[in-house]
Amino acid sequence: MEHLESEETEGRQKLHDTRHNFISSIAQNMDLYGLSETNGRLYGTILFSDKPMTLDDMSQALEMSKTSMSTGVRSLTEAGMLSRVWEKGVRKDLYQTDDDWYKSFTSIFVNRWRESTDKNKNAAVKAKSELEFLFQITGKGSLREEIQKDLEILDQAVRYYSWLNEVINLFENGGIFDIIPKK
Amino acid sequence: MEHLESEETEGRQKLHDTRHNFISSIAQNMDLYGLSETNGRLYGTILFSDKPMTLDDMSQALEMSKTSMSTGVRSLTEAGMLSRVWEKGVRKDLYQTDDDWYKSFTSIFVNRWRESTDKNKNAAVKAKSELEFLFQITGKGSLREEIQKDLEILDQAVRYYSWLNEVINLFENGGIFDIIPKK
DNA sequence: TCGTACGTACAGTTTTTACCGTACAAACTT
DNA sequence: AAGTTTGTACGGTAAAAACTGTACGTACGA
Repeated sequence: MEHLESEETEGRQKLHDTRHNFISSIAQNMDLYGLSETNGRLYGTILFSDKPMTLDDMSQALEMSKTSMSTGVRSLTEAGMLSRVWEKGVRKDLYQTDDDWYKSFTSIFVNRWRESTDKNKNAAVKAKSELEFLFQITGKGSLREEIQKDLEILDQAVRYYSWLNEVINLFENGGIFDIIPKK
Repeated sequence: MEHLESEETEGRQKLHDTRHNFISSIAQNMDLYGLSETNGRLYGTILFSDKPMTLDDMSQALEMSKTSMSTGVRSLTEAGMLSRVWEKGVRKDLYQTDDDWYKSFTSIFVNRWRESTDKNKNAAVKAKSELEFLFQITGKGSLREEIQKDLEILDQAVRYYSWLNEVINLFENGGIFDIIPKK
């Protein structure tokens, strides 16, 4: 019996270690999604939790302050990686991960890229129109040529961002799954 | 004549400002590609330069130390955003941007995502095999159930990363352009 | 071969970010 | 309504990153 118990705790330790290693891996690569490694570890911890977690649970699990958990949870929630869940009789806020990775990771990807692409495209369009005006009122000369050259670059930029925008749409509306089906 | 000269410098100033604004925009969003804002500004500056730039040129343009330019240029070069170019009679190293944005940005995207996806997938596969072994030698009980549950999560992870891997391939081999043509 | 110019390694400094503890506001319990 | 409990804003601190100047190795030109 004694022996079995030790096997049990040993196995539990192994399970914990394995989890920990995997969580470390995804946490280290979470910067691709705009999340810090710590928040990645937080996400991983909640992902493997068998039940929704409170801030105190997280604080204990990661041995970090509750304040940090609070801000981390906010980031993850805003990114759409986490959602708050209700349980009657429980006063504390409970959080859990969405178990559809396609949805979670696609949405965070789309949000980030959409925002930056829009900004850049707008900046390019604005710059272009400014230079087009400047081009009009500039007499022949080296300046005029420089403007011309900048306009070509900006034109390319706008086209690139338009393309990128469509790529993002493909992910947002799920069209990507027609091309590369979920596994 | 005096008047025309002032118009010329005024126009040049306007051109400079417009450039600067656009460069700021793309620099601020360069973190999506794993580059710092400063390096983004560096990229933008070289992009709009009419000729290849030396480290001293960059240092002067950004009012930053040559050392920083050196490290920045290295990052950008490694990322495939910049290439060194030769010019006879010029001792200094010359750098210029590749003018194909599709190529530049796709390659940097692919490299980053490929690396992290591989790592995560390997970590998931490793964890899975460890837990499968653990599952074998574990008698019925709560631990066994937990392992089971983790295995399901890992299974989903592996499938997700496989899918993501194919998505990355789509960008790497240019298949994406069949679906969403360049503009 | 010597001298000069270029790029970068390295160490020190500044700036930014991450994290924590305290304190307080909101919400729940009794 | 008073007393708890919970989450977060805020200010301070520790850790990390960005940036700089110096100093040195390397390569080119005389």
